[in-house]
Amino acid sequence: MDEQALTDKLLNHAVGVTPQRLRIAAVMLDAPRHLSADQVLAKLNRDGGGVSKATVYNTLRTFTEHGLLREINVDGQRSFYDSTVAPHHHFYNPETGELMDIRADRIKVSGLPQPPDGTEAAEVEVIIRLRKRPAV
Amino acid sequence: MDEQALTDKLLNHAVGVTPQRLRIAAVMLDAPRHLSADQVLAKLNRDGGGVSKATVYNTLRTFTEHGLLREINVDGQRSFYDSTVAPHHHFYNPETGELMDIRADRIKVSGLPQPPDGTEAAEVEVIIRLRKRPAV
DNA sequence: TTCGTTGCAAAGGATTTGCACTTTA
DNA sequence: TAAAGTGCAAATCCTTTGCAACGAA
Repeated sequence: MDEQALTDKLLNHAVGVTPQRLRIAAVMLDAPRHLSADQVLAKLNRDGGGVSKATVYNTLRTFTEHGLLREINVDGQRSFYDSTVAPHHHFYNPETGELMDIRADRIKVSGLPQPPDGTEAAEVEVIIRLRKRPAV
Repeated sequence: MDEQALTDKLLNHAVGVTPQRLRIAAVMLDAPRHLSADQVLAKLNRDGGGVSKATVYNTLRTFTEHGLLREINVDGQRSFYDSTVAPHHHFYNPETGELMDIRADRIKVSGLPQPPDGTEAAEVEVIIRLRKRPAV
């Protein structure tokens, strides 16, 4: 995705465009990604710095609030940000910390009970925790 | 559950029995509960103190490691501990922070893709996020 | 006495916030 | 130039750890 496309994407989501946001967008929004704030910061620093930690955190939050990213919590330690915002599910490997997408149409969840009074289901999230397969 | 039953439960899980652990067990293990460490601490303090913050955290972790509790992460802020350790799923209300159990046999998840090489599915976790139902 | 537990306070990591400065519109 | 965004450091929140005192076997 070139700079113009990223710029358009930000503008379409009512997010102001700045050089820092474009750099973060280039890391997060040009392909399916699952990164923590720290990983984004590390990647930017590796490629020449220029974005502060606070700005990375604030920008990821801003992107999330505007529907450009999705926040995922799997381990209570840190949040991951997922560039795929359409509904889908995840494999999670606790040993490597890796998250993998599972397309929503692969998995069928049936038998959902009635949500409690006054509420409705907003989102169904399926996380499949992996473990090493024992040698056969 | 009386003190003797709680004592037995701890011993059955190879957890040493102390007055503090019994108090925490009385809060967490006598019925289905979903509480954060902070909520447990608050409840104990309200009922007369006597357990320190570190001990609450350490004890909840110990209980979890010994299979008396299950840790759940829904919001990246804090961990909840669930006294129901058998597999099951959850409704989560982000507005109230409330978690509700859904019995495992109510929900069927089908179409699970093949786990990545060298791994197998250890656990399938379904979280249904709720939102206020708009007035009709 | 010995080992496991406790409690306090300090340390730790992730994230946010205060505030002056800079950039964008 | 007003409004939005940035960066640094300090602050905050949740959780863990170090270590001396304690308690049960």
